[in-house]
Amino acid sequence: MEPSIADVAKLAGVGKGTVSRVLNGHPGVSEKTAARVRQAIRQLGYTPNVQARRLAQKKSDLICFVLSNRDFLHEFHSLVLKGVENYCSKAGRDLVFALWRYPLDGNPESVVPPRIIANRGSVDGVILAGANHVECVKAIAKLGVQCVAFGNNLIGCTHLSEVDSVWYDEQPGTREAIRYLASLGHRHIRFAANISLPWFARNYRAYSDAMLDFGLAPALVSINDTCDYVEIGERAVQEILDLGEPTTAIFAGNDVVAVSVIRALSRRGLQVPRDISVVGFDDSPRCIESDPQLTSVHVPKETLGAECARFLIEKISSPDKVSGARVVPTHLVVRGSCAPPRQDVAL
Amino acid sequence: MEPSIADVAKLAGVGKGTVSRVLNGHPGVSEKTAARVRQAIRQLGYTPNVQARRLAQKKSDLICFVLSNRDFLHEFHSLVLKGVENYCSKAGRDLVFALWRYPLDGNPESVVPPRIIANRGSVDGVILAGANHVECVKAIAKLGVQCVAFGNNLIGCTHLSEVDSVWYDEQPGTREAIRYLASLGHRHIRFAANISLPWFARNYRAYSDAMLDFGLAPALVSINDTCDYVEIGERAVQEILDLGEPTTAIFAGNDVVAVSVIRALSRRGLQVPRDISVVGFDDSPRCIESDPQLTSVHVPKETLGAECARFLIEKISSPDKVSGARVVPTHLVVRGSCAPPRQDVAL
DNA sequence: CTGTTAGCGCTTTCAA
DNA sequence: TTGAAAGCGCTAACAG
Repeated sequence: MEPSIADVAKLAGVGKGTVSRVLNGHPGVSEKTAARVRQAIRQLGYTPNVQARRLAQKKSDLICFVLSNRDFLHEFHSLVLKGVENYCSKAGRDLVFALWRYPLDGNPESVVPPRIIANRGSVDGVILAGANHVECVKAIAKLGVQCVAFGNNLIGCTHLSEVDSVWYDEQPGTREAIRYLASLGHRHIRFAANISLPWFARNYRAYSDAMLDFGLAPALVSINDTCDYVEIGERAVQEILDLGEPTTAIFAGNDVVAVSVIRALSRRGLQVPRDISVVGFDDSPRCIESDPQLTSVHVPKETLGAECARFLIEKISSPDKVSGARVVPTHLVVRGSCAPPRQDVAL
Repeated sequence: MEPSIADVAKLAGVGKGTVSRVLNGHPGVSEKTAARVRQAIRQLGYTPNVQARRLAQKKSDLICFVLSNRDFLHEFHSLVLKGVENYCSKAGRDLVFALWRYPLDGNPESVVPPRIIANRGSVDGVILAGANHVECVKAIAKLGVQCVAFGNNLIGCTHLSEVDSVWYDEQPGTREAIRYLASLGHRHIRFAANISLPWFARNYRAYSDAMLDFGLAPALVSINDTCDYVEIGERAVQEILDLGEPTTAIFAGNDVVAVSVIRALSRRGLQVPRDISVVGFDDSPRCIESDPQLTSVHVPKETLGAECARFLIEKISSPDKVSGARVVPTHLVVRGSCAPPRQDVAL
């Protein structure tokens, strides 16, 4: 039988309360008794029962990471999760992991939250990652569960602080990318993605703003009828070549699209960066696995996760005190996929 | 204030015990009272308090997925995790996620288990994924925590059932791969990996057995001084070309190595599968992103996860009744990276 | 500074 | 079939 706090108290010749106090580092215990208690704890190999403590304190010290509407944890969210785990474990919280799947276009009213969230007191708070509809986030919050969402993959969100959320800011990195391409001599930089997806739409806006600032004309190719990033890349290349308009650089919506673009180009005999430059977005691990290595806008994924955790823990300890959106910057990582435009080739 | 079971009991005009009985579907409650209780539950919007139940039942219904000694959740383990999550959520268990890092070569005695495991009663059982030393798995088990390990990444394991574990069997898929290459006309198939890593060593053994069965001579190139799969692929190609021995097909230890091999070959002007065939291992998502698409031995990652969860849950409900190793088969998935060997090129 | 005691909300005998 | 009551192991308020 596991020893309980009563056994420790008896052995140390003190009351349960005192044991509890030294266990939790509460003040007001003489060093002498504390030492005696610690000795007893060691002697019995005692470990507190987590469930009992949770019941008494009415809190679980558990944080739930929910991945919504994704088939599995891709690299991006794996790294976000890592950031969350890191922060939580330092903060003495454990992490529960759950998948959630619901129709993103359907009626948010009819969406049922995962059991872990619906169960009262099961977790202290929730981090909503993956793709979520903003109304569903609100629904969770209304359930009385503290919650923070990963902002950039939110659907139907009109402004940053519509729900408590953590975002990456695509602007600085995108701007750097355009500045870099422009400095290389590029004037025909085309954005390729599917801008019906909000995150790509925001990237496009950042791209477009930066282009205008540098006196360049934004140009877009958007493949709107698929969410398969590989396909987006392939078809974008197809369209760009069919277009016949000059394009010396392609700014892809993310790295998967970028890698797919590079492959599609190479299948058509176009070499990156000699014939055309490519920059990606996310700075995922595949950037260094691709050939040439991909220049990409770095998204601080672990930081994003850590910020979600920090924000949530703040909300848990002081609800109503903190709210809104938190934003972390992006920046460009230069590798080998860009070069000055070729003068002799009319693409 | 949240309604408690007492509120429900009072409203329904019954005892707490009765409410508990209907809540848990226990027999021996008349349909009439049960209906009354359910009505009261609905009326109050009552949800049971998980922590209280856990304390009373002395179980947590929580399963912990521990990822050991990995920098983050790569695709492979993401899919294993997905399998675990799926099975657990169907079994009514929640999943806690933890990272664990310890020196794999050091003294297992000095390794401290993650807090979540050390805390008594915090979770009902543990799935140890990632790379673990078999002694550390034993140490966890000795702690009195039910635990199942992912077998293939175990270090220092002398036989399958040394600890309770779930494995994929590299034999059938590997055999299929060799048979397939042989049927294409290949006789010089070389295995490339780092066989100082146990999983690659097992792959090599399966490869070697299959080669012998088909009357072919096993040939190996092993890069033993790095665990960086990309580097292994690159240097393996280098060595193979330096070797000057005939090689018409390369069987890579895993897909990352295979993709790296393909790239290294192409940088040297060798085209896959025209000049040389390549097969990978794992059948990861990148197989269809690579060009050509990679023929690979499929490892059923989600099944692996589900089996771990099933095994663990069995162990939890009947400890000492079940033990040993469980093995799931692999099979070959043919894509575009193999072709008959070129007769005219001496590689 | 420290012991005692009353919960936390649920499950589970034990009688009835 | 059901109610009452005794825990589960811990925290926290209250006396002393």
